[in-house]
Amino acid sequence: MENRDVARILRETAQLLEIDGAIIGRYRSYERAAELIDGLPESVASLASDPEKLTALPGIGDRMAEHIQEILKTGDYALRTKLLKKYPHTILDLLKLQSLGPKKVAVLWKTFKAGTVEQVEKLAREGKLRALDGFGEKSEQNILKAVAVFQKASGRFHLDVAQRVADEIIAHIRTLGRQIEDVQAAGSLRRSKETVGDLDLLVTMPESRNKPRDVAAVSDHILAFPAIEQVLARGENKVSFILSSGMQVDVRLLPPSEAGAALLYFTGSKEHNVTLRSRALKMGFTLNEYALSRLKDEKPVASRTEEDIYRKLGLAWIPPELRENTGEIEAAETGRLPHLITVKDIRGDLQMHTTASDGKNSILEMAQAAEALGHQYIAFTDHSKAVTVANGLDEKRLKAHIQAIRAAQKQIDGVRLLASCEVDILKDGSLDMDAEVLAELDVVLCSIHSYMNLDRAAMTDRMLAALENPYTQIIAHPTGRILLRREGFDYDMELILKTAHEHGVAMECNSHPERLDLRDTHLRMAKDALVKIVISTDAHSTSNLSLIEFGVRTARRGWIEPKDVLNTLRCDDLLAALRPKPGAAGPHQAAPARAGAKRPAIARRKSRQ
DNA sequence: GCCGTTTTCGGCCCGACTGTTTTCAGTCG
Repeated sequence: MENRDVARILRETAQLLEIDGAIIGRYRSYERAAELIDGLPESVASLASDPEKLTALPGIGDRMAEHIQEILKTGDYALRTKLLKKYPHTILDLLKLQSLGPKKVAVLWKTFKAGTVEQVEKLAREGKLRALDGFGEKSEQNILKAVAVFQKASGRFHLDVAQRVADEIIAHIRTLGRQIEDVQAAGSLRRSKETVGDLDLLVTMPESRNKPRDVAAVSDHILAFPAIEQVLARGENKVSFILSSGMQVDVRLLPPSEAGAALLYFTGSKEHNVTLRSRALKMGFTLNEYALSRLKDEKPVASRTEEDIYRKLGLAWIPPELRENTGEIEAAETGRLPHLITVKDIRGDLQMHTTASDGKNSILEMAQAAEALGHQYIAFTDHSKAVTVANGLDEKRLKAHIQAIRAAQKQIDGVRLLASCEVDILKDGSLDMDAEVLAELDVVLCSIHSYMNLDRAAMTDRMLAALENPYTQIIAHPTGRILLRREGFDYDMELILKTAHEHGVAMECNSHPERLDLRDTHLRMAKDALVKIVISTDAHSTSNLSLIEFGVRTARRGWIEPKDVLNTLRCDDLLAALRPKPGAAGPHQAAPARAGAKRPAIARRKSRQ
């Protein structure tokens, strides 16, 4: 059972408890446990083998540890099952509707036995809600609008989409010129989460202009942004609206003296903030979105910059990508924060496609575009024959493609062109290319594009077989997930990473915003397992080459440093650092073997959990 | 249900905004 499944069961229990009227602390502890497990770099199942490891986690006591054990053992949790006899599972959807929370949902259930979005929509349409305590005509309208949003959007957006929309709104706000001092994105976008639910933008207004009429003028201008479909709120400090895409945007207006406290607060994560605030309390301070202040006389001690506030709390400034309350505060306290990788550290791109398979541009066009981006080397990784829909290359066509790459090199100086192939990992774990051709390649990249629903044991064995093949150097998009559409493969990640390290195989962090694979938590596991990372774009056109930004941002969330990443090296150093080919001397030298050969049946025990 | 430089009981981050109210509860982030 994956961490996210355990977290989901705990979170649903928390929501049901809240609807059921449990006291605040009880459901909070379930919520906190769920958040903690969601962000855990290692698998909760492996931790649970030792009960003391579970209770050592902050917020997990003896009782919660027992509940977690129960969930891992039975796949469910008795309290949740009991509550679901009382309330339908669909009642949890109601909590997703804007303006409805647990209290009102409980009233709807008590009064009308309404437990689905459709039932509540009908009641609102018939005007039956306005008679209830705490509801009115406006509530009915808001609920109907929220239902429309619910039906339209899944509620989350890819990172690149969110970034593009944020850039457009920021550019719109900047046309105010000197009426504003600064505008920037906070929230999960600033933390570079893989998907973004809504946008948080902070507008700093010059101190002298921070008057009611100026606020009104700035708000008017912001609300004139063309794609706005509905205004949700308009107050002195913020405006909120929904775009026609369904994306919600919150814009805060604030003076420069509060900019740091606001940025810290609205960047989150919530868990990071809560931990900072309790730290502040222990140190005799209180922290809110305006300032860090002394408890005894409420005198502000820091508010203008994030650095000031972290410093007063005895901490180094923490990069937004790390702010998930997964050890970053302890690291900031003891000077052990990682020196995170940046786009500038990347010297080459090791996955892209050309017109030879399913890419849009030629070898030369891709090379010129990569050179313009400042890359020192790139690898061409067109598909192999198993991926027929992508016009994958067979042995003969790949040989010709290698020759074409060598020929193109003669026409371009600034970037080194590496011959590679995205070799398919077949159902049994063997590679979709003859060893003779694999031996000719500069780099061998392997990935899965078929039979994605094998069970955990079969998928683990398949990936282990691919790792044990002596030609495999890099595993591309290792979990195969497609964000907002398809879950990743089910396999034993810990065993895979351990085996990858043993064989000197690197794992890709695929930069495509629909993949971001490996994901943040897996990258951190890989780093801990001493597995090297490659950050590539999987570009299918010249314009895709700039997507590297999103891979780097994801790697930063995984605590990845330049030294962890192979394509921060110069080309010759990179080639030397890859797993040595069969026959070559090196630390990971493997016995010559046929590429398609089945690996000996060893070391696969833990895969069947 | 968790946890302790304020505590083994009694709190649980904290403030803005909205809507339905005449002073506040619920929602949201």
